[in-house]
Parts: sequence; C-alpha cells; structure tokens
Amino acid sequence: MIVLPPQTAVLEHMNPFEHPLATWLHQIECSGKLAIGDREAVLGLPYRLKQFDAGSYLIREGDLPNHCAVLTKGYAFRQKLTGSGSRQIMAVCIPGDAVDLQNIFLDVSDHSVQLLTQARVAEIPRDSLQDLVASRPAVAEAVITLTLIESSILREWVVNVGRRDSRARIAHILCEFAVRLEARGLIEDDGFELPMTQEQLADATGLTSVHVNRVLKTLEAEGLISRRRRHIRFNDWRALQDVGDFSRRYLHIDDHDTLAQTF
Amino acid sequence: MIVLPPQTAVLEHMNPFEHPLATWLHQIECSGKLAIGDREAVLGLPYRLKQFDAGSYLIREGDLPNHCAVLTKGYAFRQKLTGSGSRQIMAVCIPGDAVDLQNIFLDVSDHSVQLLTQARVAEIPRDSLQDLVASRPAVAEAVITLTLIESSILREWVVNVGRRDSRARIAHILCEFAVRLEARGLIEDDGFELPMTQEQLADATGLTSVHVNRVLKTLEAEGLISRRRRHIRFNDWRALQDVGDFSRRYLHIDDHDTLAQTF
DNA sequence: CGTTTAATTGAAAGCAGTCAAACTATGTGG
DNA sequence: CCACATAGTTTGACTGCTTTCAATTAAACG
Repeated sequence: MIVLPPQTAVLEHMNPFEHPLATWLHQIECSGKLAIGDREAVLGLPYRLKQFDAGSYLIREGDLPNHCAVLTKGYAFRQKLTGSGSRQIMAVCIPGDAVDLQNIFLDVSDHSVQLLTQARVAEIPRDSLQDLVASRPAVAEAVITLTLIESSILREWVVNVGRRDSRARIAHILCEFAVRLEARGLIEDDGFELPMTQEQLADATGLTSVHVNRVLKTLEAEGLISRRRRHIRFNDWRALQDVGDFSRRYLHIDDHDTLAQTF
Repeated sequence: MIVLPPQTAVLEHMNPFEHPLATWLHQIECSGKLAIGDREAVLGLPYRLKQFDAGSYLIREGDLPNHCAVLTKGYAFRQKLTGSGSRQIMAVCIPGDAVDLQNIFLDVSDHSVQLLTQARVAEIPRDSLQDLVASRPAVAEAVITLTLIESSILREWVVNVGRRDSRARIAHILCEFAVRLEARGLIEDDGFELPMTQEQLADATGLTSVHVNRVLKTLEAEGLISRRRRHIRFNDWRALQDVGDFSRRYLHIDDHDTLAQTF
C-alpha cells in the first residue's frame, strides 16, 4: 500500500497523467464550466493513494465510509446480493470514475463496490469533498451532472436487463464499454480488453455464465465480433449496435462517434 | 390549465398543503440542514401550475426541456422504449417528487416521463433552479442527496429485474410502493391504491401483463395480499417482504418501519 | 507439472412468454 | 335505462428462451 502526503500544490500546466485526480477532473470539466480556482481546488484535495488486488472490496453494503475513492487505474463494479445468494452487477467503473460519490452525502452504503482488476485508487476524505462542494458552486454543479449521467446509465441498465433478449443484452453492454472506454482514450486500435469474466458479464446482464458463453460464441460465429481470450474486437460496429439496440445518447458524451472510424 | 403568477412571498407558518412545492421542500429539508433563507428561496421559486390528463407526457426522450416539473398531485413514471417496441418503466414518481431534476443540468432528455393518473404539476424554469443551486450550497447539497437516493432506488430496480423471479419482483415492487407512499403519508389504514394497470406493472418488472396477473392471484391465494380492483391490502407485511427480498435500506428513509404497526 | 479458475459443450427441465378468447367494469350515447 | 364500446383483467393451452446440471477442455499459476 502506497501512501502519499496530501497534495496541495497548484499544478498549472501539468501532464494529465501525473496527477491521480487528473482524469476525474477532466470529467468534471466536461460537465460544466468551472470558475477561477475550482480546478486548483479539485487538484488540491487531500488524498491517499492506495493499491488493491482484484476482488478487493472498496465498500460493502452497510458500511459507513468516511472517504470517497477515485479510480486512478483498474476497474471496479457495483453489486448487490439477493437473499437467495445471486448477484447483480449494476455498474462498471472505469479509470477516472469516482467510485462512491454517493457516500459524500448518504451515510450508509446501499451497495458494494468490488475490484475487477488490480487497481489504484485515491481516497479523498468525505469532509473535504463536502467542503469543496459547499464552497464552489460550479464544482457542485459538475458533481450533480456526473451523478445525473450515472443515473442515466443506470436507467439504460434497467432497460437492458428488463426488456432485451440475451443477444441484445450482451451486444449492448459491449457497445457501452467500447464507447465509455473510447471517451477516456482506453481503446486500442484493434478493440479492447474486457476486464471481466463471463460469469461477471452474466451478473451484469441478468443471465447465467453458461448462456453468456453461448451468446458470445454466436456473436463471434456471426462475424460481429472476434475474441482472443478477453480481448474483444468489433468486426461490424454498426451491426453490433443494431443487435444491441444501442444508442449513445444516454451516455451524455459530447464527442461524435469516433468509433465509427476505428471499426 | 391553471396558471398562477410566480410565487415570491415568504410563507413562514404556512400549511404544508397550501404551497405546491411544500412536499418537495419537505424532502429537501429531510436530506440536509438548510441555511437561513433557503426555505424561503425554494418556496419563492417561480412556477406555473398545470393540470394534465392520465397518459400525458411531461417529457419525451430527446426533448430539450427548459423547465423542471414537480408533481403536486398524481403519479407518473419514467420509461424508455426499446427498438423492438417494448417498454421498460424504471421509476415511479409520487406526489412531491421532482420529475425531471436531471433536466437542470443535462440538455437532452434520455427518457420519457408519462402520467399514470390525472395530475397537477408545478413547472419551474430551468434557469431559476440553476440559480438556486448555484447560490445556495445547502440546497445544492440536498438536491445532490435526492439525486443519489433516486440512484439507489434505480440500483435496486436493476437487481429486481435482473435477479429475482416473478413472484419476488412483484412482491418487492409492492413493498417499495407501500414504504414510499407511507413516508409521504399516502397510505390509508387498509392498504393503498396501486396507481397502475397490470400491464404497467409488467413493464416496471420486466414481465408480461399475463404473468403479472397470475402472480398477483397467487400472492392473493396465499393470503399475502387482498385486492379489490387496484386497491392492495397487505395481510402479512412481514411475509411479503420476505417473498420480495425487500429491505428498506436502499430507500434511505430515516423513519422506522411504521408499516409494521399498520399491517 | 499439478492445481485452480475460467471457458466450453450437451442434454434436459422449467419459468415465463405468446396467442387467443372470455369476462368484468366503466363510460357513452341514443 | 339499455345497447354498445372501450379498457383492463382473467384464464387456458402451447411454445420457447434460459436455466440447470454435469462433464470436458483450456488457460493461468505457483
């Protein structure tokens, strides 16, 4: 576990890859026009850098956390267990996401967050974030906006799980990943690394791992995707979106569909 | 359509049922300690009162609304249509709910909101709400909190639709309604009026109306509930919660389970 | 290498969907 | 007040998409 001293210096022309909160800040900046000093205030938040192994819990349902974690490297997912022991994954967090913004203002966590991969997070004290939001309206606005976008993604997950057949569900979630990763510059030329097992994919889509496997093989046999282990390549981006009933509107990302050029 | 002039007077000891935004304000007050003048600022928001028939759309997916609606009377639901034409309902709004807070900061609506019943709403200009949030940190905090609670409910819907069988899904949604309505004082002694058809219940649970009907009859035959038209009465509140795998934690309502005394 | 975890495949069973029709309540107009 | 229209509920028979169960193969790891 690496612990760094609180970072308070103003970094004016810094490399985005230097500051752990840089990607998160970028999200905030995309969600609203910040005022003078806001940027520095965000980067000046105190934090502790920590590294965790895959499978670690960042929060558990019922916890009363006193900090918020921002993913700087690696992937995580939100999950809940039902009484009968099955699991539902309701969100995947990618690098740059604030993992538990909800804990700024809600006391008891209503779900768990678990790491998909080995990951690095910046833990920010709850108080500091509360103060930041209280003292800087533009940041508050951006935080609300980010929260609203997350809600929009959640609504689409309800649709995916509630009203699409297995083929469309898998296609849809693959499209969502691709677009979200692309917006963070995490897509390689030839596709992307799906950071989850077929069982986790099943828990995210409300299916069984056996069926996920069959669907993936079908999509591959139809020439829509290629797979090499967990690496997914889109052979027909347009067709996959059609199968998945996918439209990027709900992601509220301003960019154009640059994936159309990639694939 | 009734249009009232903007309300700006300070109402200190008013009857909660007099001001259209009173119930919403109550929610805000429950979500965080307001500062001096915040209360009056909320009640002083300009608004237009409108009345709509059941089935009317308050927002449609793709719209760019310039106001936010607060439900003062009646029920509404959020929905999306899939490419194949089926519908998924992902939230039910009850009196006192802000129907489209997301439109304060997101430009294009990612889903539609349709009325379940005849309803009355107070439409607040987008700008006024943006100003309110920008100038009053405690209100901003409360708005974030309300948004976070809505997200929590959405997460539970994903679980409901993704990982519970039909019996549990219906039981769960009935429990959720009861608790939410009870928190607004909308539960009668002998149960509550379900404001939706079995087809809408089906679209909310990812089932078909035929199957919803069978499940309701089963729950009734087992003595868990009684029905008279759409009036639902809980005969065994404890058992229904067990069947529905229901826990009120995700609703983030502070009160104790007063329904346990009622039923 | 042996061990463990994940992916793959086949056969059978089941929960919920589909289709179609009857029934009920409510409202409307003659 | 009754005939009729409409919307919603109820029921039955049949189909099918996914699950379940079980076993095999492949990859990752110490």
